[in-house]
Parts: sequence; structure tokens; C-alpha cells
Amino acid sequence: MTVSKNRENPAPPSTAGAAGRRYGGVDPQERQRQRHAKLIEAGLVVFGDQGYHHSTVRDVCGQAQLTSRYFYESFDTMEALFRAVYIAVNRELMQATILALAQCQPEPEKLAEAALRTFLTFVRDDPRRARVALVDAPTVGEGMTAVTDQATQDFAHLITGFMQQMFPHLDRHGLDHRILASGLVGASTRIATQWVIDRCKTPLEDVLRNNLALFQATVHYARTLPTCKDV
Amino acid sequence: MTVSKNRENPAPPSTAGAAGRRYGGVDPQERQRQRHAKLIEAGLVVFGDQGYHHSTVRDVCGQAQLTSRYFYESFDTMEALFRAVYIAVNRELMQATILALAQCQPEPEKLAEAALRTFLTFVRDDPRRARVALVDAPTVGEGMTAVTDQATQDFAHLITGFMQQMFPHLDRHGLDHRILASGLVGASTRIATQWVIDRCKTPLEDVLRNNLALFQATVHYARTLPTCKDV
DNA sequence: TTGATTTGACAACGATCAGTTTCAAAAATA
DNA sequence: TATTTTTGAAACTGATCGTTGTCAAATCAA
Repeated sequence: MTVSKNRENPAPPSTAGAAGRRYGGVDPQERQRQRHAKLIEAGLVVFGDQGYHHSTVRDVCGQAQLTSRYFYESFDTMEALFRAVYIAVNRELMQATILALAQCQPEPEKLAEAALRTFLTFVRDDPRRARVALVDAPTVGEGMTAVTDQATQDFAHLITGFMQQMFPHLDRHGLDHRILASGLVGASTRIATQWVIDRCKTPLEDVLRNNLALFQATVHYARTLPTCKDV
Repeated sequence: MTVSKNRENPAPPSTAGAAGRRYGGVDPQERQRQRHAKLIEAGLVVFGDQGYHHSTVRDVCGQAQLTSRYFYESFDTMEALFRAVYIAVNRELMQATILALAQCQPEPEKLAEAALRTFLTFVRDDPRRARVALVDAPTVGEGMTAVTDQATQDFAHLITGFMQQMFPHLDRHGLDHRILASGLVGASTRIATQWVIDRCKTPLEDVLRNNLALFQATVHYARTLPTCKDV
């Protein structure tokens, strides 16, 4: 009789009542938390290297140096682990971005540059993140599409906020913040993905400059529209 | 004893020497060609609806109303079928694009608009194409990455050609055609994907206008760089 | 030291699916 | 009509993998 089906939360679990024995000088809850974290870390490595659909539970357990029992202790299915990995990666990026923005001069162009640099550094530091979050995530399954769509929307919304602040009358010219933002997100992810595929051969500053140029171009274009309405 | 392992070519096969019996008034080779085509068509439907990694050989055969024997008559593996489907989709898009460009006034902006409209119409006519070519393809396996990378490069190269013609001195300002083109490809595919996810609710002309705006913005930005070199 | 608990290694079970084979019905030839 | 080819349906085989269970070694409490 299963007492209660295990959670799929990103937050570490907490055993109910009976606190067990200490092992290696650590509580049962702490041990479980470490295993949970170890599995997510292993998931990033395995998914990032082989791709989600070519990864097995055994692969992840081998990488984590844990047996399958501990896999099912923390996750019901492989998809649940992937979701946890995806959320962890996203949270890391989000925190790094917030930190970078906080330390930045509050000018739109500087802020955009800081955010983009954070993103590029993030994927260069571990290209597996790109594979997991940008390539595999949309193909995992029904349960993931909602999460990925939400994340993409979040980033698009961030950009939309920037653009709306910098140029609030876009719709006067038949332009749509959401579509433009969606396009800029696509441009950045594509540039980063291609960069990773090329093993980050191009210097980060070069990639950043060109990526940023697309943002600046869009803003400048919107600004010049009222005066020079060619086409 | 297997005489010779079957081909994975996109081109329909041709049986060696002995011409068999006519059935339903059609040659053996013609029947096989029809089955081959039927499988590719079914592959697009099944892959596009369920995703490649959630599709089985039986699914494809059921959709094609053929038995598995005829699957292996035309393809060695599922991946071979996917490759054939991908190539077919790509060729269709390429031909439609060429046709549209040929019927277009030879002005850069008009040409870009025609190409983009072709692309958007293409995915709206059958959103399964987007799932196969834009989402699933990069996750299928080693054999596919080469093909997808080639296709992406081809489109990026097309754009690079446009840009280089319209503004040949990009690198004077530290800009790189390839990166910008890669970004614009990413923007277009992302916009199209998001559009399809939203069930093409937004009118095509609106999506087109905004997508095109990103292209025009990039070109205008490059043009204004020599005069106003702000950051 | 003794006994209970935690852990790791691995066997075992069941389901799924790729790929092959069998068999009989349908359809063409002679 | 008799024979042969083609086709459709389904059974079969082997491999893989998710998931559970077993058991002994390691570790800790008493």
C-alpha cells in the first residue's frame, strides 16, 4: 500500500513524521534532499549530452551514482525529472539575469546588453542548458509544453515591457509588441544555439554585439517610423 | 538472403531486373512508388500530430493503410522515413519560395516580403510542417543534425546574400552577416511557431508585417550606422 | 557485540515495439 | 479453371526499458 504518491516539486521534500537514523552524520531528510539534487544535476548532464529521448532511467542513475530506487523516491517518471531540470535551469538563468540587471545602470540599452550577456554567458558556461531548455523541451510531451510556453512568454513579456517603455506608440503603425518580442526571443535563442553548435568559436563579445544590434535596430526602426514612412 | 539493403533516397526506387505482374492496371514499380509516397505523406501526418518520438512504425502504417512489410520495403528505419519527410517538406517550401520570388518585382523589400509570405502561408496550410521541420528535426538523432544544419544554413545563406547585396559594408561596424542572418531566421521561425501554437488566430498580414519589420529594421539600422554611430 | 536500518548491486517481471515470418484471401495470368 | 503473384492481417521473436523485488554488505544505535 503506497502511503502517498511522491511529489514532483522542484523544492526538496520533507518526510512526514518518523525521523529515521542519521547516516554519515546527516539527517534522513537532508540525505534525500541531496539525492534529489544529485538526480537533477545528473539529469542536466545526461539530457544535455544525449538528448532527452535517448536517455534512460539507468543512464541518469549511473550518472548520479544512485540506484533506481532513489530515482523513484524523488520522481514518478522521467518526464517529471526533466521538468525539474528545466525549471532549475530556468530559475538559474532568471536569478543571474536579475542580478545582472540590478548591478546595471538603469538605461534601456545597458539593461538589454546586460541581459543578453548574461544569457550568452549562461549557455557558454554549460551548453547542456541550451540543449535542454531550447531544443528538447518542446518535444518532451504534453505536460511540458505548458511550462515551456510559459517560460517563453515570460521572456517575451520582459522584452515587451522594455519596448513598450521605450516606444509606446508601436501599434500606431500596425506593429505588435508581442510579435516583435517573440521574434527577438527567437533571434536570440537561435543565435545562441548556433553559437553552441559551433562550439562557441566566435568570441562572446562579437555574438553579443550582433545580437544586441537586432534589438537596437528594432527600437530605432520603431522610432524612425513616424518621420520616414517609406515602403 | 537479402539481395541488397534498401535505399533511403528521397527519390522513388526502381526495382532491378524482373518486372512483376500488373495490379490494378499499374506496374510494380509504380505501385511501389505510390506506397513510398503514401508513407511519406502518412509520416508527415503522424509526426506532425504526435511528434516523432511518440510515433511508432505501426502508427505510420495505420495512417498509410499499409502493412509493416511495405514500410521496410521503402525504409530501413523510422529515422530514414523522418529524413525523407523532412526533405520533402523542405523541397516543397523551397519550390514555393522560388516560384514566389520569380513572380515578384526584383526589389529587395518586395522579394523579402514574398519569401516571408510564402513561408507563413506554407506553415498555415499545414501546421504539421512546422512541428516536423522546426521542432522535432533537431532532436531526432545524429543522422538528422547534419541535414537540419544544412537546411538552416541554406536559408541563412539566402538572407546573407540579400543583406550583403543591400549593404556590403556591415563588417566595418563589427557586424557579421552570418550572425544577423541566423538571428533573423530564428526570429521568423519563432514567430511562425508561436503563430501556429495560437492556432493562427492572428491574421497572416499582421504577422507578416511585424516579421518583415524586423528585416527592414535590421537593414535600415545597418544603413544608418555610418552616420549615427551611437554605441 | 547484537540487531535494526540504510544502502548498493543486480535479478526479475511485464510492457512495448522493431523487425520477421506465416498464412490465407484476392487478383491477375495462362 | 488452374496456377502464380500480390496483398492484408496477424502471430512470432528478440531486445530494450520501466519498475519492483531480493539479498548481502555497510553503517549506525543500543
